[in-house]
Amino acid sequence: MPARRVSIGDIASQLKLSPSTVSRALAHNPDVSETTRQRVQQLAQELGYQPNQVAVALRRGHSNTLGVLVPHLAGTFFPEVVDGITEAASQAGYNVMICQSREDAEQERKNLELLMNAPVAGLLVSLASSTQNYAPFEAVRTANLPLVFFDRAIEGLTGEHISSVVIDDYAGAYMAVSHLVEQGCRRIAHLAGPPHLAIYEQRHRGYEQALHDHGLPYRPELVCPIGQHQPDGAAAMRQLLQLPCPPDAVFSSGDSALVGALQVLKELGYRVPDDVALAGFSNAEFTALTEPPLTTVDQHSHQMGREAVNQLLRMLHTATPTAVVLRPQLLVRASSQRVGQQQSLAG
Amino acid sequence: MPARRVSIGDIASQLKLSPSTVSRALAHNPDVSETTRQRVQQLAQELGYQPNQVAVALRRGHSNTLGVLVPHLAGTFFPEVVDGITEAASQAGYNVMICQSREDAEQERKNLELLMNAPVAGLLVSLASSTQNYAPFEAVRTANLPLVFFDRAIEGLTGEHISSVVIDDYAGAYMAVSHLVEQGCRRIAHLAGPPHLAIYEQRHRGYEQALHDHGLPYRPELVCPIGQHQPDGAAAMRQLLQLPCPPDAVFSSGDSALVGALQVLKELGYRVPDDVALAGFSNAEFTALTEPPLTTVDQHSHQMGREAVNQLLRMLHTATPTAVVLRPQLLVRASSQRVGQQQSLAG
DNA sequence: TTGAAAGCGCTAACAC
DNA sequence: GTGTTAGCGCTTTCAA
Repeated sequence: MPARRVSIGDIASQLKLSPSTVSRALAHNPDVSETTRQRVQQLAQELGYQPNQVAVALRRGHSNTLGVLVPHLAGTFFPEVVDGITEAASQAGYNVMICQSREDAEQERKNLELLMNAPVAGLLVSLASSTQNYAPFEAVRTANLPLVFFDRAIEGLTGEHISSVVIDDYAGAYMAVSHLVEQGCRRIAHLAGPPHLAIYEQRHRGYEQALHDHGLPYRPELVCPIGQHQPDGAAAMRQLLQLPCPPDAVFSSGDSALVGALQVLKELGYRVPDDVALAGFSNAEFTALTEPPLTTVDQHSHQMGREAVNQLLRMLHTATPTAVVLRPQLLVRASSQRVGQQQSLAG
Repeated sequence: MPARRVSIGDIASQLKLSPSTVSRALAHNPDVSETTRQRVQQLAQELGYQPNQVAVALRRGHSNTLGVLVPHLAGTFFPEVVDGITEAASQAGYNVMICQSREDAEQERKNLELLMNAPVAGLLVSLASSTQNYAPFEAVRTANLPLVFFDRAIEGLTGEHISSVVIDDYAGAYMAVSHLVEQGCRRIAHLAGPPHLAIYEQRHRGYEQALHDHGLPYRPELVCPIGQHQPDGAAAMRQLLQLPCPPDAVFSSGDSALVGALQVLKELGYRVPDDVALAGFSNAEFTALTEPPLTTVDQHSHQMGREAVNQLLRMLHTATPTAVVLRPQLLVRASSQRVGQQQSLAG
């Protein structure tokens, strides 16, 4: 007994009206008489009528669903962005459909196809780290489906319906490294990320430029291109400490790797920040909870999600695309503060 | 020039076939001749035909989308469950639509309505903490829409199409508290959660029973019903320490609150675990990174998500509903280990 | 083996 | 102010 849903037709026949009139009445169309409108609304209420959104979407040719494609939902960054996205979307009357590419280009392609056929009113995408072929995104572009990249964007790809929201990774890195220099650090190592992702390249550039602007040499042996997980950072730290001239600070392009480095330092009896000062990137939740708490660059992840939705909505209302760059914020905590008193644990 | 999508009708007219034949050919219907099938498939490929899923859903009366409703996506637990859900769902050919209730019953009701009209093939829901009125879920039940509760379920609500996947919160709490007793703790406080959520009530019961089974008295002054955030835990800890007879251990129903407690203890110069031993619940990412690392109960969140999808798929294939209870796992770390050597930082 | 026709539920043009 | 008709894209009888 599968409790059939009540449709416009049901209301129409019960009221001896045509479906169109019922539809109009429910849509508050001024053509319909006040009395009919009331009768319809009343019965609809009683029967618990709910419009079939699939039929509406088919009719209209588009839905009120936004498609979101993220590399993963581990860690804190993407969940926070997604949180911002769903918040802003539902405030604007949209719902959200989420897919994960699992950092896999092929999975990303499939999901893209899936979302385009869902169909969605627009797409919010952050690239998988393995994506090298941008053809699937060309397809989105030629379909004129509004697309907003967030955090990880395709640099070259522009179009009438393509926006992006990123943070200024270069500036974030520059701020962090400059801060380390100001704390008296002179041999600053860098735990870099996969260089084909623009965000990591930018962070590396910011690191390089900050060194240069403060008159410090760029030493290739202090730059470790590694994965972004805790063990990667730990392994890199061990190697760095075996250099003839080990670093007196580490700037990591991610927080997880930095925690790995911190653990190695403590294990081996180094003092943080006095022997080695540390700064990371992302403001992961745990950075405020380590001992010492970690200096890091906050990416305004929640706001990034909200902003991405705003961009999408603007494009849906025919405004031109824009490239939004959010300014990151350096959170100075004890892991990099060599002078003055230690801060409290709270970040 | 909005690059129109190619439809079955387009292929049909180009091939001078009827839409029905094309449809059959694409569906690998054996009735259609091999040659026509090939011609159709070929052209479909060339034109980049993609079925309009909205039309398919309208026709079929259901979609291949699963609706997910979570209280929030902050912290690590729900993102991990959602990760498991999307993984299992996409393996089974389903996509996933996610809504957040923001712990608000009214928002939850709206989202439920939204998802039911999306429409979805089934629902995966974890209750908002403020939900007292279960009427919206009755509606889901009478609509015979398959529903799986995960983590936070409605105890009384059963039906032909309602399953649940929870962990044994009682057992988890029991294990944690028993462990604290074995470490020599005798005055074990409990940071409890909102009691109208079954999970917190169960954890409280496990705490109580473990005390009882080890011959320890239940002292109401040691039980603090609090919010689940860091400051809540900190405030509660301060109060507990002002008791004439302060606790020698704390079992918290959540990890965030426990971190708050830890910070207060360290600030005031108490040694953990020697003065006060600590154990929490959830295995949040940061519990392995605090100093000392926190003993906690792992909830198998990723697996819970996968299992919830399995339950849903089983119900879609007409199997009867089941109530799955996952067994949690106690992760003993330094915050509760009083004898023997300290464990390493890695959790 | 293929085609014609109907209909999923809704809405918009066009009558009356 | 209301009804009739048509069609969004697809699948599935039923008929040929």
